Amino acid sequence: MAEIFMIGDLARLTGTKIPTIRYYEEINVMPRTERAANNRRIYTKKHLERLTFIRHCRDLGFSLNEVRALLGFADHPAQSCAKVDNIARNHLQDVEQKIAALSILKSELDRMINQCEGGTIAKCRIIEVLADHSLCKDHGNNL
Amino acid sequence: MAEIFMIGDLARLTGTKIPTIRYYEEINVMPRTERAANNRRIYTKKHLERLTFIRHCRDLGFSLNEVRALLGFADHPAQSCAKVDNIARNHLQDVEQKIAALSILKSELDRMINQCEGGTIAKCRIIEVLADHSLCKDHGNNL
DNA sequence: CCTTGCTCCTATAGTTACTTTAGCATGTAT
DNA sequence: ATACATGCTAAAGTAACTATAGGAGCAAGG
Repeated sequence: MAEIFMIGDLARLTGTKIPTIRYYEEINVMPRTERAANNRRIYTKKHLERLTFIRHCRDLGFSLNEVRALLGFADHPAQSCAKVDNIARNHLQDVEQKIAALSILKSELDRMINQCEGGTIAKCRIIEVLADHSLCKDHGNNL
Repeated sequence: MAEIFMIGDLARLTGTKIPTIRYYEEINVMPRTERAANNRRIYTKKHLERLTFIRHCRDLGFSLNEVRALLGFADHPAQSCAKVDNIARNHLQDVEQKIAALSILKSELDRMINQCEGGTIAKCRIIEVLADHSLCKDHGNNL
């Protein structure tokens, strides 16, 4: 087999733009590869898998630094799982907060659209909702 | 009353860094304010509300351009609803998409975390899950 | 044989939404 | 009087790309 891929193949197969792949190489998230006689990058299935991993992490909202950490864990499987778990848990909390806030916003938007029938937006609740800091994290505000 | 705030007060009350507030002024998302004799910015409750609004929008994942649009609603409350109904609907769609994406993300994170039960990374399913491209969007991969 | 078109290359600049740093002025407390 | 906190401006740095400029290699069509 020893299937090989050009950069365009990887781009297509992972839904990544070509300059992004080159960028990942530059910042050492993807390794430097062998080059063909014409100087083009040559990739293997290993590279395809690594890029898939990276993109999946990015889609899930992990930062490239977190991805670097996760890639490091993957390379040293004897380590404790706790760190990986921690990254994931922190991230989950963040996501849950955002879902909760967006759900409230959605119902307000729904209501606003239904209420706004020929009037002015002076009575629209959206501005109020978005300005309502009871939905926000507490910043120690004790006015 | 006529409560006034210095930039540091606004920062504390909204959880925004001071340079960020000045940045918002520079890009005209926050207005230029009056200055005290010593050249310091003077804010009122109006400004506090506007900044709270902006930060809430940002927390919810709206871009600054979208925030500008939403502020447009707030700044012209006498406008006809018909003129902005479309924008509102787009925002709703946007919010619905974000909720959907985040919900998928949440269930994946849940699953990842539940499959990790201490021990070493060798058995940690988080890494496996992240590498599993069957969970990814299809990019037309027909290998 | 030459041109068109596709994919690739490097290098550089632009984007968004901030954050950090440098250097200095002013206001408050001891 | 002297720390120390708070504010000012201007400029550079950060993350994670995205876009643009300019050029090379190679296959197929006229």
